[in-house]
Amino acid sequence: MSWRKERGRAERGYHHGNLKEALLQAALGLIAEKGPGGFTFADAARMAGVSPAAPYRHFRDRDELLSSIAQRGFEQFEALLTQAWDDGRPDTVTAFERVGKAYLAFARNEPAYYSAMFESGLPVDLNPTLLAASERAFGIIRAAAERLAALAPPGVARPPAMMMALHIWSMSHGVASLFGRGDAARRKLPMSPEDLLEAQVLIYLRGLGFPTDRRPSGPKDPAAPPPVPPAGAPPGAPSGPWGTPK
Amino acid sequence: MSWRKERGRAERGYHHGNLKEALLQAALGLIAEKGPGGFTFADAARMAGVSPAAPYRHFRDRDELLSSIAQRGFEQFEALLTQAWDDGRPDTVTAFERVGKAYLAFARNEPAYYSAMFESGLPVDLNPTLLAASERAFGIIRAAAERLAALAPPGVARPPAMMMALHIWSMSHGVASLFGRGDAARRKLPMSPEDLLEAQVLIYLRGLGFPTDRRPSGPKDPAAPPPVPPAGAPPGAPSGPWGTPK
DNA sequence: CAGCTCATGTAAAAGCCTTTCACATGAGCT
DNA sequence: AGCTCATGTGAAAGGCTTTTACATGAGCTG
Repeated sequence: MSWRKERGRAERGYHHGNLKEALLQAALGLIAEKGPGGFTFADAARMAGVSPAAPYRHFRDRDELLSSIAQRGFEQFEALLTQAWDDGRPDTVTAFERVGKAYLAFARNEPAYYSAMFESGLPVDLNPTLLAASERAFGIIRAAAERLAALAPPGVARPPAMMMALHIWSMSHGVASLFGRGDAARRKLPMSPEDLLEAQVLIYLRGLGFPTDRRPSGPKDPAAPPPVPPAGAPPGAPSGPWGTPK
Repeated sequence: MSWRKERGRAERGYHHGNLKEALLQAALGLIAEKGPGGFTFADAARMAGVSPAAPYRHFRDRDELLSSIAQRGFEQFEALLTQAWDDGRPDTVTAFERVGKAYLAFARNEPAYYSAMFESGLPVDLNPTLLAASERAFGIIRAAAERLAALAPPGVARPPAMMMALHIWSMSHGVASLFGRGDAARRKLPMSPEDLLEAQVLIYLRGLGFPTDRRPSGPKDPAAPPPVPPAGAPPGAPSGPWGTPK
């Protein structure tokens, strides 16, 4: 019984009572501090106060535990994005940018989930449940892109909504992966990841013909957005979210 | 000696002759097929035909071998990007897009290097040599962005070159990470990663005021690029690299 | 060419992890 | 009270990592 930690008062008997959940939590903690590769099944068991063989009653193997975590991650991710999108309120562009920020916030606040989802090397495509969860999350981004596309200034060349969604996903994921976490593993940045992503998305949207002068917070998109100013001569001289152009 | 594979003719004696290199190659192969987490020090030794302890004469530990691979990866990456950039010939935008393609090509053709560099969880920031190599590679992108920035239509709000470089890096990395490899671990895409990235970069550049109608391959940027057409009404009606807008 | 020395390998062992299997417990039902 | 099945335990097999003492032989020295 050497593996059994001295547990406070709540002495539990032979049965743990909620081992599966305890293992998930333990794993989450371990992944957060040592990465998806660093976490060990045995460690999680130890942390939950059970023998190294106990986890096998709840997960086929180490990978299945990892998958479960990724699964949960995608679910929470979807919930977060849904909330951020808020069905496009108060206006599509604002909501859209909020989604980008939510993406980064998730990567930063839930590094364990994030790495299980995107950096654990799990074969997402081979796990139907996981794949479905992943696609539901992406679905939010896609829905947002759909709305954005419908709103895009007519007459301007633009990609299908699906492609826009993939673009946004790539940008968010790229920023999050490269600079998004406090890890020592990540690179230093002369600005916040949020600012980096926001500027990027704004430029991208402008490339699609959207007006991107800092909107004065008043709702203004519902029906027809104001005509697009020529890209070469924006109304307010040099300005934008990135300070003065050097 | 059970670990010693039946070696063809070239019977080698007690000393291997080039173990360090052999280990790097072996590891590269293993990483390519099983990911950076799947590779084991012992496997590499076995593959090189030496005892499990032999590698320790050349690498402090497993991580150092991984770092060496990442290091080499960054060097090859830098070389590839340099070549793709070709000092901005024949024109800045064309060369710029070539760099993006080279990024994807590297991720696809050298998945082992790529994952060692970006997905192995190595603390890049804590390894000066590695960090330097990484920054030299990024330096190419930054130099390209620098040139692009100098070329951007004046009068339009635009970010500092450094930020543009980070944007480009993020886009490339995002696309490469999410869709760039044939792995079962990656997602399916309704188009090629190259097309996805190219469209994305073009939209981004248009957002910066660059003309992005498919240039007819003739060099045309050296001094002053043609005036930017209004974003809302491009010269050639709806068109672009992404097919017909639905 | 004998002799030395040091880089490079080997063997063996400790310690940790994963996974399996037979067996123990006890929660819930009859 | 007695059964049964889910949930844990122990023990053991098989790998991997890393360390340590020892073996080899390549290359230099005289």
